[in-house]
Amino acid sequence: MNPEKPERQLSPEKTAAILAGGMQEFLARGYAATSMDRVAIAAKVSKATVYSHFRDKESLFVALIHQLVEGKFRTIFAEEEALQATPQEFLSGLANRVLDTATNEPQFLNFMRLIIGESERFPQLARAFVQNVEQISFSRLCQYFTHCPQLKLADPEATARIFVGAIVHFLIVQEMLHGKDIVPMERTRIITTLIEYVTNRTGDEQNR
Amino acid sequence: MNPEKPERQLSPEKTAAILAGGMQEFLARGYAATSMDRVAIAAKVSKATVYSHFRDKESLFVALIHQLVEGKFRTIFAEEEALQATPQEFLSGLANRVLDTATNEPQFLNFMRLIIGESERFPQLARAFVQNVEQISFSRLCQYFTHCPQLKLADPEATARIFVGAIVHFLIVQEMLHGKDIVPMERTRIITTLIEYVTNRTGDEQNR
DNA sequence: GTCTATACCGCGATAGAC
DNA sequence: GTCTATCGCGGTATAGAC
Repeated sequence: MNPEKPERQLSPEKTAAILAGGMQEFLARGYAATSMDRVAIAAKVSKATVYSHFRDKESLFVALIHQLVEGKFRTIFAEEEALQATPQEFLSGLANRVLDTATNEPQFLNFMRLIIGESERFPQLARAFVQNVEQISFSRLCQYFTHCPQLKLADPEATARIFVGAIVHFLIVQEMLHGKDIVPMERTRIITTLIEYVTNRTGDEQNR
Repeated sequence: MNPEKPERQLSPEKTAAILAGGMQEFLARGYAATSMDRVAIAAKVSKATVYSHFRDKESLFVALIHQLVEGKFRTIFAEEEALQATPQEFLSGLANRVLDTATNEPQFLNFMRLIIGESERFPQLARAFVQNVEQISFSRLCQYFTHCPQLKLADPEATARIFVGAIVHFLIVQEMLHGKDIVPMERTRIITTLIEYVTNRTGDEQNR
């Protein structure tokens, strides 16, 4: 449970290799089903080397998830957007990019599966995810809602949550839970409907 | 992987006890970390009895999740609502009941953690969840949107998804991922804002 | 049908050579 | 520092008594 580092003076490239091997294995198999033997093989080092760089399996896992949460997947929901665009363009661009990235980055869905699946046994990792992914999405979108002159929202913060929540839940049901064939739905309909509610216009009005 | 039943002629009460013990263990520890020894102890039978009722660990797990998906948690998002109410009352009642049930039923969050966490390794269980929980929520809410005379929604199906998605995502972030203290938010704000978008009114207009 | 006892394997973690 | 070899435990699954 301790994310402290009792190591160093050890070759950093081995550390990186172990983290990379751990990422491959943990994301593919989950925490409990991953063995340190396979991590060592994937990292192309011996098991003893793994244990000289990380105190135990839990410590490696925590270090790895922190690295992913604070680096690789930190801004997946919050890259910079072209601000000189209509709200319709800005919001649909944002939603589409989020859905594309999450779908195309093959490890991202497994990453979310792991965070959610282990959120009871590793609550500190879940909280790190909330801070680095969810909170950043909320606040960036909320900033846009607050400062965009065309929009006068009664509760920009709640609206940002609804927007992100609808997109993320769509991603969870369609892709993560393999619901595409059971409850099919064009992403465009979700996005368009969301934008209509936020801009308080109907699709017809937009086309006039 | 085969959900067929190679058993029966076995005491049904032992089967029920094993399923109950399995539920306790799998929901608390996840699939891989659960041992058949502990399942047997929790069910108060011997390990051999477990294996005479279920072919192997995977088969027990699949049977258990199917039981939960089709029974216990099937209607958590879709109990009957008082139809003789204003849309505001109906929708806020629905959202509050969903959030209350999911929060108070202590096993429900772990159930969702398990479904999502194992959705890559057990895709058929994820699909059963989509069919029995998500789809039912969508279609009930969509029916209401379509038939409620006060509401004229451009896309009731997409609106139902947004409504459910915003509520479920709120539940995931605040409760499942322990985000309550990091990104605090009153549920009322989410619900009120959602209702305003759906009924196309501001909070002020409602109070006039 | 259900039990006790056990086979057999892979796990996390470490000792000791180099 | 990194390796090979190994320990001891706990895992899934089964054989055989009753």
